[in-house]
Amino acid sequence: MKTSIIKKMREKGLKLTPQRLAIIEVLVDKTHLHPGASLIYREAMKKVGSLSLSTVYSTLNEFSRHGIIKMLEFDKMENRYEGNIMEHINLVCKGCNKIMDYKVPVSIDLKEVAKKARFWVTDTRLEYHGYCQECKGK
Amino acid sequence: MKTSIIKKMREKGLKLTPQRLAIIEVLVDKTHLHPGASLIYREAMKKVGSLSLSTVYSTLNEFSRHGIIKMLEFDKMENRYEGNIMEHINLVCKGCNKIMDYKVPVSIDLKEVAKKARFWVTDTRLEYHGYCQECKGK
DNA sequence: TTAGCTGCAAACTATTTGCCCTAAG
DNA sequence: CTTAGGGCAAATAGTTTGCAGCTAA
Repeated sequence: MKTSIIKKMREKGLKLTPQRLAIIEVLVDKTHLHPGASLIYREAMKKVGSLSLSTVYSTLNEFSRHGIIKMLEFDKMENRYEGNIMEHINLVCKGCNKIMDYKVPVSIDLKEVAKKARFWVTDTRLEYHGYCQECKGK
Repeated sequence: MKTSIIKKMREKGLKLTPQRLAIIEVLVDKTHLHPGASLIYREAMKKVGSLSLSTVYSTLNEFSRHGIIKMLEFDKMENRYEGNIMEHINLVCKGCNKIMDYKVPVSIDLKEVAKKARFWVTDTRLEYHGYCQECKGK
């Protein structure tokens, strides 16, 4: 995943700075956690030494704008990021804020949406909110 | 839609204050716009005279927590609300922030999710982001 | 009567922005 | 050498919260 991200960065003409490489490494290593900016900042800082939170934000923003990574936006909690840009549903636990991937068993034809609703889809946001096994009991 | 909301409020033991009734009326009237708190505040204020923004927020929060209405959460723009709680996809235009409903042609069995992923879904958040017809050209 | 609601103001916090400096290509 | 990117500090803005009255039921 890391190499494919770097390849995309080169393709798009984005600079490969030590800070960016550290951010990507953390995102890839912890992608199962769907880390937020603060976690990425803390972990990447350990690797690179010199890093600011605003750099983390601007980097993740830019990469997400380029479709290299995916930003999961939330209102009540910090945004989360993932390297897996394949279409899937994110299961968001209301109890512990854990996020898990769920492989989509069905898929909607986006051409249908363009035709029926006259709407051109650029990205999808599919989430199920609820409770994971650990939090269900409480 | 308005009467069914009021019915649900009674069922849940929620008080029907003039402020709440005005908020509901606006939400129902403008539900196609998927209004935000500020629009609801402005419009409801015209109806009821005495109203504060924090009342709007607490009311919409509580109703959404009870599953009476649905809150669409965003990071970059204000949250939006809708009275239509049937499962559907919201088409969110990145150009003008317009939100449209799209009837879901397929549906995922939530029991499958519970079994396969051990995750108990309480609510769904299905959005396609992109550009509406007006914004597509720009 | 009283639990729940309203309203004001202050607080919160994740994110963004402006500006100047640094370094990647 | 040129311009994108990094870092700091300050600003932003939607939302929440604490608390002192109200009022719907």
